[in-house]
This record gives sequence, C-alpha cells and structure tokens, in this order.
Amino acid sequence: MAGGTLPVRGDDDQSGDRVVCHVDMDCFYAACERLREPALAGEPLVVGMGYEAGEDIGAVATASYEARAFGVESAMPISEALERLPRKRLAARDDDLDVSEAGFYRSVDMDYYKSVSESVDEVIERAVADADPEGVIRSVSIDEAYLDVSAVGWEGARAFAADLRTAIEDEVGVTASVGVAPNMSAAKVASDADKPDGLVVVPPDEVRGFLADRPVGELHGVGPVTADRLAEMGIETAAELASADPDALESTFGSRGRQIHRHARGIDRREVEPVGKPKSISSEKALSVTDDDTTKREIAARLATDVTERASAKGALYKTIGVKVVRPPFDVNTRARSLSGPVDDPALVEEIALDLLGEFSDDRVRKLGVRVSNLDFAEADQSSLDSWDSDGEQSGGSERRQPRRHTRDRQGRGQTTFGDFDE
DNA sequence: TCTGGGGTCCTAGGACCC
DNA sequence: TCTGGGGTCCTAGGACCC
Repeated sequence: MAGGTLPVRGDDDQSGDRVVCHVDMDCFYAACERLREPALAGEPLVVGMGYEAGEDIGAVATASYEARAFGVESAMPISEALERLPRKRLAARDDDLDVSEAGFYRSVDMDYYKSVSESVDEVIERAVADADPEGVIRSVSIDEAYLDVSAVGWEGARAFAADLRTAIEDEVGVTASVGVAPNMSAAKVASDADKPDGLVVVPPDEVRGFLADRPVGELHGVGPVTADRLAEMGIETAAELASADPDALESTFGSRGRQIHRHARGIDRREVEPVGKPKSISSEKALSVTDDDTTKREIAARLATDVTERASAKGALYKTIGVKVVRPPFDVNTRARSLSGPVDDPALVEEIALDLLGEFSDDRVRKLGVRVSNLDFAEADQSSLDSWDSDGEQSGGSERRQPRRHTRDRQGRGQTTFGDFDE
C-alpha cells in the first residue's frame, strides 16, 4: 500500500498537532513504601496484596527492580516470591541464607498510596495549568495519567516533560517515567520504553519507526491471548501488524482488530478526556477453596456491604446486582439481575447476591465477588424511599422515577464513549 | 506460576417491541 | 401462523488494563 510508512490519510495528520504525555509512576507502591521508610531504598522490596506480615499468602502487587532481579514478578504468588527472594529477617537468622540475597516484604496500604498519588496529581495539575491553560488530564489509575498539553508544541514538549519529572521527584519524592507522543497509545509505549525514571519523546514523524521493531504485546490492547493468536498468524512486531490486512484482523479479533492495527501504525485519535463517572462498583475476595455454604454466604454478605457503602459514598444508585463465583481451577461464572429502576438499597443487594449465589451452593469456590452496575448518579440525594420496592417492581406511580435524560439512556449502546470510534 | 483486586469494553444470543 | 426489519435491554462470558 502506498503510504504505508507515511502519515497516510489527511485526517491522520491532525494527530500530529497534539502533544500527549503519558506519566507512569515507577514501581509506585514500592516507591511509596520507601517514602515513609527510607531504609528500604536500594533494597529488594516486594509489596503484596492480600499479604499479611510473616505469612506466605497473597500476590505480588509491586516488586522493586532490585527484587525483580531475583525473578520476582508482578502477580506472582507471595509463596513463590519467597522462594526466589527470602525475607531479610529470616536470612539474618539462618546461616544457610545470604542476607544480601534477601528482601523486604510489605503489605499494600492503599490509603497511604492514595495520599501520595494526590500529591503527584497536584504537581501535574499545576504543571499543566502553567504550560497549557487548555490542557487536559486523564488519571487512569492511582499511578498513571495522560496529559494533553498541545499548546507547548513539539519544540517545548521535552522541556515540559523534563520539568514535570523533576517537580514530581523534588516535591513528592517518587519518580515517574514519561512518554511524549502525538497520541495516547504511542505515548504509553514511549513511557514504558525507558523505565524506570525515563523520558522518551517521539515526535509525529518518528512514531512509525519508534514502534516498528517492538513486539506486539507492548501495544495497548494486545494482551497474551491476542499476542499468541497474532503469532500464529506470523505477526510478532508492530511493523508486521501495521502491514497486516485490517480486514483479516477484524474477522479474527472483531472491532479490536482494526484498533490494534491502527495503534501499530501509530494512529490513535482518541481525545484525552478526564475520566467520567464509574460504570460499576465491585468487591471481590479470594478464599481458601471451600464448599461450605455458610462461609460463602458470610463472605458474600460482607462484599455486598462493602460495595453498597462505596456506592453510597459516591452517590451512585444501581440497577443491576451481580455476583462472580470462581471455581477451581479457574472457572469464572457471573450471574446478574436487574431491577426495574435504580436504587440505593443495601439490604436488597445482599438479598439478591445471596439468591444468585444459591446456584453455586454446593460448589467448591476459590473466589467470590459482588458487583453493582447500571449506575445512576442522580443529582439529588433522594434514595430508596420512593417507588422501588424489593421485588424490583414499580409500585403504583410508574413515572415517579427521577426525570431521565436521554444522554444516559444512550450510553449503553451509543458507542459514543471513549475507546471505540476513536481512531 | 495454580493465578489478587478493581475496573472497562466488546460480543453474542435471547426476549421483547413496533 | 414459518415470517421482515429495526431497535432496545438483559445476561454471560471473554479479553484487556493497571
């Protein structure tokens, strides 16, 4: 195809005008732990989720680079991490173990990490406001954000990103890697390219070359399953994906096929937009495998409470209540039930969750979850008092629901949201 | 490698409506 | 009474992200 290596269509050129930064904090949880416990600096450090001091349950949430050198990886069971990297304390007492080949383990402390994240956000907000009054920030997680700072232009892009990194490190004490590119997906790859503490700037005319030799798995939207299937098709690098037939990709991967094809070509016209309201709220918990129904119901009830409290704190009404049941080895089942209108009714959530769980009462279960979705953020705080009763049936005055705006009704199907028609 | 927790989006089939 | 097209909503599962 002509133009395979050029910014092909006229409408692609527009993306060259944008300057998008992806800010990605380095080993964020571990960095936070070091912030309040400076003695951990330079040491192998593992932060475990579901981990309790001295135990060997849970999974690795973050491993410092020093710990990664021992083969500890994200999502690895703590038990396995301990085999590769024993606890410092144990090593100190055990003559067979070398203290220099041991590390520190800490459990996740989300509240603290959030407070650090807020400090980082303040630095970012100020930097963006100073550099580009029309700038936009999209926080995608506790340790990651996209910035549209097009006003700084490509001449000013590197200086902006460098100053931002310096400010974050000086003022908060943690480091970030930043990627700068004409769009979100390329900026994301750029921020990953020189971690940790990196800065990679990819101007518009270098995007294709920058991506070319990278494995497809580095692209946003290509996970392990897709990467394997692409490999079967003989596609392993971004350049190979970029020159693949988009129709073939679409027939194999659906709409995502075209999306990853565009990303491989360095095209992504999604706008950087602030994150909107959540679409679901859920809570789940791994448990040691059990078929005891009482245990399952107790846990489900707790999860329901957690979910409804969080929903309430966010002012969210919900219309759909669901459960998730994971049976060994890893058989994920979901069940959901919708009401006829949005409610804030914790007792009802528990009741429905337990009812849905009933189908699995005899099953061995390794993990349970409760979820509310179909959320509605009513302006006012009037909640479950009116017309929705426990059957989810409307009583009497069926038009008493909150005045409904069409914008919301479109959301489910309208395809107007971020992420599909994007590029 | 026997896999933690909180999310998003997409797909596909079925019910139902006009 | 065997049959069209368009559309919405619901449920379940899957892939992906951090």
